[in-house]
Parts: sequence; structure tokens; C-alpha cells
Amino acid sequence: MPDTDEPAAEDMDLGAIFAALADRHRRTVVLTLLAEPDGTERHCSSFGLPVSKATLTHHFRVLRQAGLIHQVNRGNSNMAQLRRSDLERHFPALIALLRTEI
Amino acid sequence: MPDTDEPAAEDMDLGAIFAALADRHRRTVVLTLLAEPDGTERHCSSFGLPVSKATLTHHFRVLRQAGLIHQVNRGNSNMAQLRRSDLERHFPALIALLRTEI
DNA sequence: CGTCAGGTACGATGCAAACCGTACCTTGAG
DNA sequence: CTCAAGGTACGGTTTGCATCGTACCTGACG
Repeated sequence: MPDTDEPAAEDMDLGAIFAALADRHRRTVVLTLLAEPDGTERHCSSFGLPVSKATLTHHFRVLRQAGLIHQVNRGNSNMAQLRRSDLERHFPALIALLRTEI
Repeated sequence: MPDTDEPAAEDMDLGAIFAALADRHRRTVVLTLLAEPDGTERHCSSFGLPVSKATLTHHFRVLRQAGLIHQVNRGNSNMAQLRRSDLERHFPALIALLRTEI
């Protein structure tokens, strides 16, 4: 993988964001992170998605490339973090919209 | 087609909405309607989408089934209307989010 | 050091979506 | 009535996505 394939905040594309959030599993990830305090890091395999490891990697890559999450490599595990401040700055209504599904 | 396949306002699904808006052509339709006054009806073929008639029908069906637009059969033409009040009631942040792309 | 767990890369598969041409229906206009 | 224009339905193709198994890499831990 390229060292980082997360887009800069100003390069985020609404099309990619909609496509990422159209999938139920990926929406679950974002909603789960949204329900926790800002800055929370979560283990990628802690979301309980009923898919294989390979598919997990795929879903997190889509979320990352859409700019929704940030991934931190902590030794041997991979923590996911919502890019909350970037999202609030560029798409202030997105978080409010997602909250309507909780 | 069933007489109406538009979901009731309370049956709208955020997943379907995201999926519908992930497509650039469908987003163009919604953004165009959004730029006009509430209640504006627009001819389905007036959006300048570079696709065939058959594909046009497909895209408008997706928008309709997601609950984003309402279609009125006027004689032998077919007018599209944004379901603005339903959207504002159930997903108040959606319209604000879409406006960030204009 | 050996081993196991967490991740990624790669290749394959199955399904859904976008797209088109064609045929057909309806209706407003002439 | 006739006909062209707007739409839909249907069948087909192609592309993309979700999914998986497998192989491999890398740290943590005994």
C-alpha cells in the first residue's frame, strides 16, 4: 500500500464519500466511531463485521480513500480513527446526516 | 411500472439515498433541482445527461425509489420534482450537505 | 528463536449496476 | 387519423464491487 492514500481534506470528493457510505458495513464502522468520543482509536477487527480478513482490509481502504477515516499503524495492529475535524470543516452537514441513522 | 414505487417519507433508507447519490449523473439531477425554487418541475430529458433514453429511465427510477424525487406523468411527458419537504423533515442535513458541492 | 495473530497483496468468482439497442405503448400535434 | 416524440420494458454486454481463499509479511509473546 502507498504510505498514505488518504486524500487531503480539500480533495475529498462527495461522490467517493457517498459511495463509501452506501455500504452497510462501512456505514456501521463510521457510525460506531461517531458514537464514541472524538479521537477514539479502534481496532479494525473490533467492529464485528461478518466478513473475512481480506474483505475487512478492502472496506477500510475504501473508507480511508474517501477520507472518512485515518488509519494508524501501531506495531502489528491497525487502528481506525474518524477524521472528525476534517469532516466537520469541509462537510459540516455530513455528521449530522449520519446521526439520523442512529 | 407500479403506479408508484416512491417510498413513504418514513420508509426512506439512508443506504439507498447514499447509493443513489453516489452516481454523478443522479447527483447532477438532484443538484439542478436544488438550485431551482421549491416545487419546480423539470422535464426528465432537460438535464442534459449524456446517456440514452433507456439509461435515463433507469437513473430516474433509482432516484424515485430512493425517495429523492417525485415523478408526475403529464400527458406523455414525465416531470421530475425534488421531494424537498419530505427530505427536510426526515434528513434535514442532506440538503445542506448536497449544497456543499455547488 | 518459533509461533501465532493481525494485516496486506493477489487472483478468482459471483452478482449488481450502468449502459445500450430495439420494440412497444401512449399522447399531443398536425 | 397519422405520426413523431417521450417513456418504459426487455434482453444483452461490460464493468465494477463485495467477497473469499491463499500466500506472505511483520510484530508480540512465550
